[in-house]
Amino acid sequence: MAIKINPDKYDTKLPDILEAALKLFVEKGIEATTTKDIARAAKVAEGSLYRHFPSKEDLAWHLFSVNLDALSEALYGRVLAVRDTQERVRLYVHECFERYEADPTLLHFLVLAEHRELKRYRESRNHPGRVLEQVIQEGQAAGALRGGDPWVLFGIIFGSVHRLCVVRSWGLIGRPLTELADETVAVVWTAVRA
Amino acid sequence: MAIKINPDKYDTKLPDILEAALKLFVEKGIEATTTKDIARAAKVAEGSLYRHFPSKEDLAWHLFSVNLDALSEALYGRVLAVRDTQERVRLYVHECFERYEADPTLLHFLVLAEHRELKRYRESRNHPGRVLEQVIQEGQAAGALRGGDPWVLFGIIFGSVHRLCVVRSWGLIGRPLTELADETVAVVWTAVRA
Amino acid sequence: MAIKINPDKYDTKLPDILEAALKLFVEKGIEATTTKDIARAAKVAEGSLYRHFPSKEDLAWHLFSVNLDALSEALYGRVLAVRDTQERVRLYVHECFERYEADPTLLHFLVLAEHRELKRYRESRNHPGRVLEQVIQEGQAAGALRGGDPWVLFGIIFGSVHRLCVVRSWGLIGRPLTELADETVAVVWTAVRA
Amino acid sequence: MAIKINPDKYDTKLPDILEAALKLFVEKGIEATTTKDIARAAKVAEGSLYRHFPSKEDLAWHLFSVNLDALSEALYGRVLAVRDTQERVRLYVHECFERYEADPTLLHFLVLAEHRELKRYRESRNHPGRVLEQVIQEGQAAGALRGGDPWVLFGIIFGSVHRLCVVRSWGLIGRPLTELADETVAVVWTAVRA
DNA sequence: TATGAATGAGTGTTCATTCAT
DNA sequence: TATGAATGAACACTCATTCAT
Repeated sequence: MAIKINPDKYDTKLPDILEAALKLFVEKGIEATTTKDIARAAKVAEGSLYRHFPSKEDLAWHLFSVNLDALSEALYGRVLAVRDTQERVRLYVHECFERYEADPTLLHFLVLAEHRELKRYRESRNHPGRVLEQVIQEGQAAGALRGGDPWVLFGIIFGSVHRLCVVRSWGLIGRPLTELADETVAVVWTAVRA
Repeated sequence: MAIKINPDKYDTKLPDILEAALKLFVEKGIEATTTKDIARAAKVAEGSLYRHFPSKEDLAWHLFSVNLDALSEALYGRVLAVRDTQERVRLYVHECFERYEADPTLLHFLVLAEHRELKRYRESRNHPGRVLEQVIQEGQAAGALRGGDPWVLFGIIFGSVHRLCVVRSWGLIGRPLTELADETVAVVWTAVRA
Repeated sequence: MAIKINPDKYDTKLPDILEAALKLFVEKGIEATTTKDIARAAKVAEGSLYRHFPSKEDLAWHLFSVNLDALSEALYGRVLAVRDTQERVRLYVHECFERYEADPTLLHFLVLAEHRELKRYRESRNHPGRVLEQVIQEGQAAGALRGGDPWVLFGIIFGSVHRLCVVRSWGLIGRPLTELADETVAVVWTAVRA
Repeated sequence: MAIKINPDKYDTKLPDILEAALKLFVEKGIEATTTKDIARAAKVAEGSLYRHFPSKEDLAWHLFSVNLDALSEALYGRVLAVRDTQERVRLYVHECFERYEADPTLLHFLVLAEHRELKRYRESRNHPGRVLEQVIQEGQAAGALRGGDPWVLFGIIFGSVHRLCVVRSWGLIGRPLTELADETVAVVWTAVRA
């Protein structure tokens, strides 16, 4: 086993950078956040950012895509693991709200901002919305969800979850969304069930 | 009748500027749109923008606040003119969708614009969401809407409308939202009625 | 004799423009004064300035050269009209101070600012300083003034007059310079006489 | 001894910037000198100016205030160190002329700069004129200087020194002012002594 | 790997000047 | 002659990016 001298020497400052950038992007927006801001907040030199990302835009894209991928994966894994549509809807709402409360800043960044980044993402990846699209499609096919335009059902479910996150971010809802999850599921389910 | 020579001489180019700016703000975002972009698209000189607005930010703010005020006013006028809660919800959804289809670019700008720049609006003005807050409050008081946290109802109604606009903007819904309005109302109403 | 209809029709607004420009040039400097400023102060349209002067710089040059010419002429006429050197010095100082008090703004503009304009002027015209140069040259030749470098005498006389105008402009001298003229002459004369 | 590789790497370019700016400010005036001009003359990028000063105006103010402070300090130190009024006047003139010849461009900037931009200096700092005001006040009190309005004496002494600097700047005096200092003192002293 | 001074293209904004009326 | 909306070159300043150390 190799002896580690000065083990922190090459510990990357990447986590600091990501954290600082995320916070600033949420607070001020991506465009309005300067590389100087990020470097100062992460306590690294401005040039050091470029050890990790070729550009500021890539940093933002990394934050967005990696974390949205993770959210999508989690939703895929948990929601589609069960077959019952009502349970799927329940899990979807709960998973979203739990993740929101676990890291509001991150979810704010991912979900609230209809970032220009999203456009690029939507075309290439699995999106949390995709999970829901599949739930709706299969639920309608199975007769568990009401018929009609699936986008209407999508709008209700995704829209409710999204809007509650937004309103919570605005500080208008004082409780954790997790406490509203069951109620939200109940109401939404009333609307969309067959 | 007097002959008008070059009658447009002093017709202001304001409409051209507003239209060009709106389109670019939606396409690229406010920050990423340069005054040069706007001037070129509006076929005016860059300096001419400043005859109408003291800064680019003021132009964006004008576009946002004037039009959102108008939307809020319309919703106030139409929705609160009736007393029946179900009819209020119906009118709310219809009004939103009609306005969306009448000028999708404008509504895209207004509705997607959880722009940081325009955060201040929420704090200072009547927002389309306010109308709905009142409908919900009065509807719950009258026993027409289900009880529970009013924000859940808000999330369902506003979220559905908002999300359908977003999905339509993304080109995923091929039909006018007006054709989906009745169905949307039906589903939403199922969820929120007492 | 021609009948004059609407005699004010073509009354030029030149005096208003000159007065406004002079005031603003003194207050804010030539560069910092905009044509809009001048137009507003003179109550004419911005474009109207160009009926009278081909450029802002020409307006400044006009104000400078015409008035400095007039001052130089006056000094030439009054000062060199007498032969006695002491009387010449007395008249020089009195004339300068009288003119200063008659129109401090104008003199401030002409005399205080070592305008870039002055450089151009100095090379081409009679300058108030020239009068004094002649007085000194002739005074030394006549034995009325002390010998030595004539620029030292010039510095004393011109410098004293100039500096008293400056200090007066700064508001540090509360009395009209005309009241200080005799005393100034007496002191200066003590220094420069043979 | 360590070998220095590229020892100038982080030598700041501040002196180049200051020198270039000073020269251009004297030649063209502050307003007429562009940041591009300064950068080109100092052989730095335009942006580099802003590493040292937050604005062009601050650069000008720095150049003015730091150097005028230094001049004022020097005059305070040297002139007021002695008690004899005649000697004080002698030292004042000599110090000014020596400094002028040591760096004519700098003194030109300081001395001619009745810049509007720099008006605030007069109100807030020790000015070379202040030293002289004190010399005059104490000299009159001690009976070493003639009575009468002290501003007249100030005008003579300060005005002479100032004007000789100006005339020298204009290239009309071919010799160093230091060679004229004793003569200037002699003449001025004749005027102001009791 | 980390630094931060240096860069320079690009930004929002100003303003002297023009010209159709 | 007078107007003032329109122009666009030029300005001060910013900031993502580079690179010698």
